[in-house]
Amino acid sequence: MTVSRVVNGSVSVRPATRRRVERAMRDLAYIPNRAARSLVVNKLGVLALVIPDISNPFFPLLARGAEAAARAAGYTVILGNTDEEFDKEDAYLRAVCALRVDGVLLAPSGHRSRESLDLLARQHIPVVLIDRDVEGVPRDVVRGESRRSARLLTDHLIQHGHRRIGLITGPADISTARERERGFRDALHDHDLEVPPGFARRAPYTREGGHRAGCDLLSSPDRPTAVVTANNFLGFGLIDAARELGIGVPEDLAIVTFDDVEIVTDAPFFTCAAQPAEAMGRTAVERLIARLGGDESPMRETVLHTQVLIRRSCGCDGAPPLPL
Amino acid sequence: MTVSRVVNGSVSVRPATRRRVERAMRDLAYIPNRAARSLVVNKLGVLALVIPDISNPFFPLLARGAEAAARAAGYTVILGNTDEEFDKEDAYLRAVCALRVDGVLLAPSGHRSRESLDLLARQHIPVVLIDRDVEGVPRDVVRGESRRSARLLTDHLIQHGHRRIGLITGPADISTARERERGFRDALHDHDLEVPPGFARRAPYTREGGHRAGCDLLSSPDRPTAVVTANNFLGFGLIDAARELGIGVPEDLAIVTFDDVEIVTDAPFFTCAAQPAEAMGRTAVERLIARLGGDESPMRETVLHTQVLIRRSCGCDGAPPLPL
DNA sequence: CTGAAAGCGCTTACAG
DNA sequence: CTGAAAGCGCTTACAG
Repeated sequence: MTVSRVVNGSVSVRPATRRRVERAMRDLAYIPNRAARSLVVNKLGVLALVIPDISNPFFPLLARGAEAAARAAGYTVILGNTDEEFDKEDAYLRAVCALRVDGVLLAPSGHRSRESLDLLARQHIPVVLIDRDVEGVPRDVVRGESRRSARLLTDHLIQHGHRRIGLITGPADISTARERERGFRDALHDHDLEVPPGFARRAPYTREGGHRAGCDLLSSPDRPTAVVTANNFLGFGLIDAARELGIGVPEDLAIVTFDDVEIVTDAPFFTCAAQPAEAMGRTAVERLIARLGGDESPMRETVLHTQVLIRRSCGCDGAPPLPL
Repeated sequence: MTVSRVVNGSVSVRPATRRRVERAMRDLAYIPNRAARSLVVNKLGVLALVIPDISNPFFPLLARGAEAAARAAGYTVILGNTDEEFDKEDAYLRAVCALRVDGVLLAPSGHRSRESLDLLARQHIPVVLIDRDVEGVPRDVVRGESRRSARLLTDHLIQHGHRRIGLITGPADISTARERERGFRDALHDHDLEVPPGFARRAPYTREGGHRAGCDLLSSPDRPTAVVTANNFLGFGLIDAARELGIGVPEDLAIVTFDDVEIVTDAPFFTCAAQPAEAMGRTAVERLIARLGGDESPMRETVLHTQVLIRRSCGCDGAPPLPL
């Protein structure tokens, strides 16, 4: 029909005809079928965003940024939650492949996510990694500054006079967990400090994970006087452990952590590295859309500046000394 | 092709042929195009979930429940965030209509959402309302117990001895805001208490909204000794206001609120009505899927039990008296 | 058991 | 400026 022409505003259509068509469309409440359209133009106008934990406020914030940018460019965002499980990641990715989405933003759940990248590559669907990197092939990735921030946070504890500093980081197959551990070790190394045996621990990025690791870390008589945790849930889990063991924070134990997600708290407590979640989402969408537009420049790693926020969990009180 | 037959497992295919087809599919990493399929079977396998505020942890929790139930039934969930703006709701809904999703779960942004329901009805897309109701036409809706919970929370403050009790609820065109106000008034009425002028206030469901309304409420010399807030952000905003004015919580001001979202806090503080967010998402998806399966029973309102959690913001200390 | 035809709702050249 | 034809990737009867 010539309907298509008026819908897409292409070529010229006689005003009278256009009016007739528009009237009919209105009367029928006609909305063109995008799936059918996609079959011929090979574009759906949909981007998929795959995140590992929707109950971690960091990711919804990221999603909000992504969605705003996508909407501005005329795309709709499909959100998928993997619960840090590769099988769910895989299932979701297969579904969006079947839908022929235009591109995907992926925060990989772990080392098996390399398979996800292969899957997407075989379907020729562009992907940009977000928050977490997958080593191996070069990829477009938009992430926060993990290593440097971890070093700054650890350094801040050292400035406070701490010498026995512990670490709770995430699973080894998640890049942020590795990078944050590196930053931690960088800082100790700068000051010729050692990591006593058992002081660097790994746990799932959950409150329960932080609680378990925290109990292990704190129940030794030679326990650390300060701990760096690699994400917000780990930090809260550590506090839970400290409370159970009657260890006061920050008096008896200083804590610094990652991600500022205390939107729903009466008084934010954590000294932390606040990654710009919304900007990460926005930036990643922009990268993806550039690829969709035919950008063939080399794969690009975009590292967003991460601010260190000094609050109370490190032992600072009110005005920060900010030796950073 | 006979490929379709092996993909869909229909009719019998000679094992040898089946094997050949499967082999070819594997070699080509073939994934059938669902959009094309949907054109003929009139099913996409996608459900849309439209929420008003992704940065409010209540909704991601709800989304997680919805997604789990949808996945179990073989559906993929598309998530859309409206920021409480009808225009974004409308844009998103039009996009999912164009995609021909099978059904939608909608937490309406306000009174204009009636137009959304009309839109969906004209496209013959089943919808179930979630968390918030839209009065007028009967609808499938899955929501929490607002009125009764608000009454219980208010009653609890009265048990504490409070007589001058204020309210900060949400916008009048959101059903939860109205219902919570009703519950609040129910409780006062039960005890022959009055609502002094200016004691019942409305504000957007944001921390800033709670802050503003809180300042208004607390700056009078005759200020309330206790306040009920209708959502978590309002509660935190009120605390912000109290802190600025040097009013101690709960010593000088008791607060009770809605939604238990303090996953990321060192020590949950709010006495609150904890709506079962995940169960709401799950239940709503089940309702929607029943409709998709041809369920033509009368429209149904499902009200999920909401638990009142006694904590510290009301003035209780440790073990709750629980006169509820 | 398996192939050829028709059609789902669109768009893209191609004629008129 | 506008209609008729062909085709996007699938599935559904219909023949063989």
